[in-house]
Amino acid sequence: MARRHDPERRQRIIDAAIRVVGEKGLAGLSHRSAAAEADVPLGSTTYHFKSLDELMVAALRQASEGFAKAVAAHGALDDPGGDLAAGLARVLGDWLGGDRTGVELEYELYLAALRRPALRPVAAEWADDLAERLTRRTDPVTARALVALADGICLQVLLTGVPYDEGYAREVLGRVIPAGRG
Amino acid sequence: MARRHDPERRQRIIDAAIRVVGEKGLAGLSHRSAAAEADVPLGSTTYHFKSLDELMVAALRQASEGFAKAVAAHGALDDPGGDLAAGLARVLGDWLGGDRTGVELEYELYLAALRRPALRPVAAEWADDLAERLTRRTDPVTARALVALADGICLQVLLTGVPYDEGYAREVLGRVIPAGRG
DNA sequence: CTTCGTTATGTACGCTTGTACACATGGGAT
DNA sequence: ATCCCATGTGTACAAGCGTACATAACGAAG
Repeated sequence: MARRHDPERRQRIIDAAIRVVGEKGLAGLSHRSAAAEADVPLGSTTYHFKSLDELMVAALRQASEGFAKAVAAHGALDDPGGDLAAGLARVLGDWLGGDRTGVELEYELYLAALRRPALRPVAAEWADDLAERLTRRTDPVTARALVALADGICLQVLLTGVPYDEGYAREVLGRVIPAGRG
Repeated sequence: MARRHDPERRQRIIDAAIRVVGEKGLAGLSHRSAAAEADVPLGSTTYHFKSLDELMVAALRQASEGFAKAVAAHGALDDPGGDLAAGLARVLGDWLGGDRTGVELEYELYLAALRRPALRPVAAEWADDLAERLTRRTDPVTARALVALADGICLQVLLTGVPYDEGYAREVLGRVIPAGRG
């Protein structure tokens, strides 16, 4: 069952696809562009991913896991005694403050689920993961609202170009959390 | 300066473009598809809109104005004595409860601004219009937060397929509004 | 009536795309 | 050693794309 020639071929194609989306946008992703970026022949991408949707699902899943790991590694949400709103605002700040192409990439894949049902379960997973993580610190309804508000804040920053304001985020996120539950 | 033959040609192309996006998604919009839908020759769309971005801007602006008018006509946000959170939750419910393709269309155009700078001012206008309308009933910070949260809630509904819960929306929207300001 | 510029139209070019398919290759099973 | 099949490769095709451009129609201005 061992792979013959290039055991990491599939993974390299996914990595290349993510780079392509980051550089040229989702519209720039094709079997050919991914193949070129991964330095493999066209037939290789069509063999491993029969449709573009398949490739997008793999890319979104990987990006999603990357974000989840980043959140987990951050630790700002783990301190049971800390300010939950402040922690979440900090996480968003670090995420939005870093390399913007990464954020755009992940949001673009995330939002692509609007029109591509195949991506929807992965997008839902992403939101659920964050909500579940927040549920350790507050109730499920509040957790879901925090995810929604965080999504909306990120969207405003990305769509309007207004710089991220961590103080504002902390303030309004805090309002969503019932007294004594954050 | 009067138009010669078909004075509403340009407008018909915009309407057709909106229908195309509604049916086939933004990726399905092209000079040709819009021309076919509007029943005009290809050259006509390229004449009135030199680039696809121009056509998208016109379509997004029109969709945005349509939404703004719907909100204005709804009236649930106008009653100075009413519950602001409940009114906003009701508006979202009516919007999401109606023809889903219209909602998807407007969100798709809205989110396309993520990668198309040309659309960004229009997207920002849209959000600002709603925020301004809310500012008549509360302070600007709260208004912006309400828009963000509403965006996030709509996103969750559209991306995960979870049905819209007006009671939940009203509850969490209410939390964002400081006591005595809604 | 003639002239002129805007509007409208049809066609053609070069490019990219998804897809299909025939062929090579090489390791694991027999 | 031989066969088999998952894996890898190259090429070709039809369709759709943006764009350019030559030409036609037509109202207004002179």
